[in-house]
Amino acid sequence: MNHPNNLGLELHTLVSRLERAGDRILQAGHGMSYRRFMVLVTVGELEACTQRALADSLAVTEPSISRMIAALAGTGLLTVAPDPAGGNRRRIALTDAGRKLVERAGTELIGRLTELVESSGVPFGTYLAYTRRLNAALGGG
Amino acid sequence: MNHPNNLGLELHTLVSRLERAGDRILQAGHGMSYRRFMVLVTVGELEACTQRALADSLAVTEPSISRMIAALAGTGLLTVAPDPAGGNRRRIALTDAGRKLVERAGTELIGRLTELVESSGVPFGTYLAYTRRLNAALGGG
DNA sequence: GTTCCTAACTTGCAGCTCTAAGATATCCCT
DNA sequence: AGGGATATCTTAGAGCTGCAAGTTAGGAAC
Repeated sequence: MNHPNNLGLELHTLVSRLERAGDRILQAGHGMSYRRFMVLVTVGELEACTQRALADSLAVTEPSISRMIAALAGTGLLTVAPDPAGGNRRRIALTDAGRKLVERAGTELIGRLTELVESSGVPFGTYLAYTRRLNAALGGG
Repeated sequence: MNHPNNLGLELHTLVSRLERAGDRILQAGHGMSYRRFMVLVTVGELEACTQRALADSLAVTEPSISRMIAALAGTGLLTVAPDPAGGNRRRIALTDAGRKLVERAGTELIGRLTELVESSGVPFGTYLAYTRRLNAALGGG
């Protein structure tokens, strides 16, 4: 379970554990996968956005977002419409139900994670800042 | 691209970027995916192990390892044999070719990652230690 | 107004993951 | 021996991802 000096492996392991834990909470409480919920959260942060903007913000590809939006479109949590600004774009936005879900489940998830981190003795703010800086260094401004 | 307070999302983004970068390096240089290479690395760390031990060490499930081993079995990089200790087990070990690959590509990958981290101003040792501690807190001793 | 270009979106294919359920091999107990 | 219990490995089905290639809508150049 110990991977000497292998930060990449340590990080991957950590993230898959976090996502599995998040998945269990969301599936049990709201019948939704962690990844789909993250899409909702990001739509909420960006207010009204295109799929392209979503893909950039989540650091996934356009095809991936395209499929996620297709899967989420029928749930009543977000709306998809041609962008009034023109072009071959969809305008994605949360419905009221979506906003409520994001707020409720989002604060719960973040709360639990923050708690876990603090209880492990790792300073949350520092770790978050480091992670952000690494992300930026990897081309993700 | 900024997810306020959402450490989970930042971490996922960071990891997927790291793995995509690693994938490109390994695909170009050795025709191998990042995930498969991580299996090889872990087999190397564990010396001679069962699939179960591999799954634990990589924090993935048995079926996942089962398929990876099946895919890697024909490459000549590792050997699969019934465990002499008995039981329904396979004994997995690196071949000489596998050991060489792990050593060459492994040091290259770790070197590049370390460089990237240091150049971003994040202290490698501290970040690795924090990540390990979080991993342990999530049940992964 | 036709042609080309660009940006966003979609489809096809393959890799890796999970959960759930089935198969296999050994040990223990009677 | 014969009959569980237990641990490991495998198979089946579905979700998310990426890359490559195809489609669609608008703008620019001539």
